[in-house]
Amino acid sequence: MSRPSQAKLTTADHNGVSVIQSQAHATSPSSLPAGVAGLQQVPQLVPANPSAGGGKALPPSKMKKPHADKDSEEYRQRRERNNLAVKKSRMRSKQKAMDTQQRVNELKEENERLEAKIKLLSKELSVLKDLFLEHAHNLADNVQPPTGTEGSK
Amino acid sequence: MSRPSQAKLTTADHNGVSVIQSQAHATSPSSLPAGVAGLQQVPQLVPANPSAGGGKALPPSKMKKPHADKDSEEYRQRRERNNLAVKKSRMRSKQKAMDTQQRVNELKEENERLEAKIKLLSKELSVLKDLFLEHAHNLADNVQPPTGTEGSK
DNA sequence: CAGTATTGCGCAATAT
DNA sequence: TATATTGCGCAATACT
Repeated sequence: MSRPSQAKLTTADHNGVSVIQSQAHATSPSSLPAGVAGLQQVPQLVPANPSAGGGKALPPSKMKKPHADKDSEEYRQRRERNNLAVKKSRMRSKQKAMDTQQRVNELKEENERLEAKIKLLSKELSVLKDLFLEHAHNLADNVQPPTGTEGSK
Repeated sequence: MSRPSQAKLTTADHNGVSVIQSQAHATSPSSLPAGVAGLQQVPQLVPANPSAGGGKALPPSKMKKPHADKDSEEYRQRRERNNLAVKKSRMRSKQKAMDTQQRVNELKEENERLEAKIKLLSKELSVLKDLFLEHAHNLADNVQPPTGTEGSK
């Protein structure tokens, strides 16, 4: 008794089938492939939060304009638009995520490239420095170069 | 037939919802802003894809076992669990996205660091090479040093 | 067959 | 007012 009984709706006409995976419509304006099984979520009442407020008791008058006339054509239209917007937004979100991931990969590669370069440069530098030191020694050590390339070290 | 306007379902008794799913609180659902409105989506018919098996035509008999007894306690329980799983999954997803983004930032920094280092090393190398060349020139220019002891080589 | 994880989807509140 | 985002629940399905 606590749980709202449900409408059974005999869904006899399912037509069948269809597509199961509806994705990639992207640009289809209005018109969901009727196939996808008419998923429909219905009730959703707004919470109306009665008590509270400064104590304003609002009688059942139609003061507000909670556009929620389930049956309204207007409503249905807004819903549809929002649904499209939602899809779009989510698609973007996912795309962005993928792009970011890709960026990570690219940056990683770039990094490796740079590290390799650093390694190379370091090596070159090292060699050059050694050569330089050797020369310096030669110059300082011997004003008279002996017979070898080696001084006395 | 443009749209599945068949969604008539007479939203017959929407009952007042009131407590809405009370038992729901499993782990920590309390974060819902009290006002968030008890959202409830209901109907959702299953597409039921008859064709199957070896092409058997199954009459509308109750052969299936689509565990979907809205009123069932079992059902409610499964739903609740799935909802938790969904939340968890989505949380992870978001976290992952953020981590990836962060990684991009870190890699970018690292990149700059490496590039700077490369620049530095290049500079050093350049200087050293110049010095080297200078020396080479000196040596080449005066093949005859002061004492001229340099004979051959 | 059962349980969790993912994913697409629609609703509604809210942000822009 | 319209679109964009976001949290949420449902159900189908992938995965264990």
